[in-house]
Amino acid sequence: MASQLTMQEEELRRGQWLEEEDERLSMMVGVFGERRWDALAKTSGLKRSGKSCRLRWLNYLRPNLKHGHITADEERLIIRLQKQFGNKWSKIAKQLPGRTDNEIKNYWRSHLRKKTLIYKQGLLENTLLVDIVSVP
DNA sequence: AAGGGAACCAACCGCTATCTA
DNA sequence: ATAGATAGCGGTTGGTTCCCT
Repeated sequence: MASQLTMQEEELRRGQWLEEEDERLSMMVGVFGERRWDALAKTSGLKRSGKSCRLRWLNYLRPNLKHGHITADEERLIIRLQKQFGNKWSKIAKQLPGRTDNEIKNYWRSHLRKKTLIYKQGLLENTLLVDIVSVP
C-alpha cells in the first residue's frame, strides 16, 4: 500500500510486481526465451534488474506452475527428500513438478522445520517423527 | 478493540558455477 | 586459455496478514 512512488526514471524498481510488469515480462520472454536476462531487462523498458526478471519468471509466471497449497503427498515427499539431501532445494524441487525451489524452501521453513525442531527438543515421541518422516 | 508478536511468502542478496566470445 | 557475462543456488529480509490476549 505505502506507495507514493515518486521514483526517478532511471532507478530500478523493487518489491512486488505489478500486473502490467508481469505482462510485459511474459511478452519479452516470448521474444528472448528464458535467457539473457540482463539484456531482456534493459530492452523491455521494465525498471527491473535482469536477476529480478528471471526470478519472477521462474517462480511465478512460468507456465505449468502449481500455485495452490502443497498436498499431503507433496509434504511427505519434501520431508523425505530434505532428510535425504539436506537443504538442496533445487534438487528437491526437481522431484515435485510445478513447484519451485523457493516455494519448497519457504514451505519447509514455515511449516515443517518446526516439527523436526520440536522433535529435537524431545517434545515429541519418536514414533511421531517416524510417522512424519518415513511415510512410504 | 487493539496492538503486538508470529507466521507467511515474494523478493533480495551474496556468492559460486557455468557459459561464451 | 581466460575474462567477463550469465545462470543458478540457498540464506535472509521486509512487508503484509493472521492470530492471540
